[in-house]
Amino acid sequence: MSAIEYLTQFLKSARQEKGLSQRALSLKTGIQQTQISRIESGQADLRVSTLVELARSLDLEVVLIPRSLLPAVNSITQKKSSEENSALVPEPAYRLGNGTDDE
Amino acid sequence: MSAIEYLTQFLKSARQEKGLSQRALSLKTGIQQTQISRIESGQADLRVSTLVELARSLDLEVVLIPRSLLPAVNSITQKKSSEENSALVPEPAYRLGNGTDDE
DNA sequence: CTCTTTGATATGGTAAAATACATCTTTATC
DNA sequence: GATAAAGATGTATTTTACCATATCAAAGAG
Repeated sequence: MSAIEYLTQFLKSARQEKGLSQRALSLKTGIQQTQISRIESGQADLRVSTLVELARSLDLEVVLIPRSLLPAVNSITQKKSSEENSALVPEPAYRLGNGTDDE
Repeated sequence: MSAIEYLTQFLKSARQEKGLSQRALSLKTGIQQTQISRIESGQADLRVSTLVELARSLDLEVVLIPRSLLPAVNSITQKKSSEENSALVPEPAYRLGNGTDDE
């Protein structure tokens, strides 16, 4: 799974967990539904401005993290402490590969 | 400061702190130096694949973080005790030269 | 069962922008 | 002044993103 796929699938999951259709997200962001379709299906290498716009409409933020700090960050983001979030996560047993190699 | 500016300035700082020129980073990534120039100067809305490629060559990773967890993540990434983490710090105590600047 | 409607996602064509390639300007050092 | 390194600019190609439309699925009416 490439890094772009990871990001776009993350966005897709976040959208679905919020119960939004592509069209609904399109209305929130101003980004065409057709573009969201292509992005989620891996047919588009979206611009960073598009990534940021989609992320923010889904209450997410794009950040750069030093690789050495990834485990610490993951330990935070994969916690299911928050009620508002855990209620929307259907499969909490997920675990992304933590290897330092790219795939 | 826009989100894209934040990301590109973060990349620029990381590159400079590693002592890499735009050309050197270009060789590592395969991305043209001209493109790196435009990206760092805010003249380009880069693609996500480009962002990921540049980030990885600088030992960084692009991640999506829930907004509610941003403070916790920042408290990790902005620690000063880390050895290799000092991107975007205004004036690091590093000096690549010999330290004598009376010229 | 068939037709229609409605909602969600995918596809084709075009304009705008990122990227690649070549070149230029600037700065420093000799 | 020459040379080299770092960053910026001009043009052609590639690709995103927009717009209109098509496909697909589910549900209801006739």
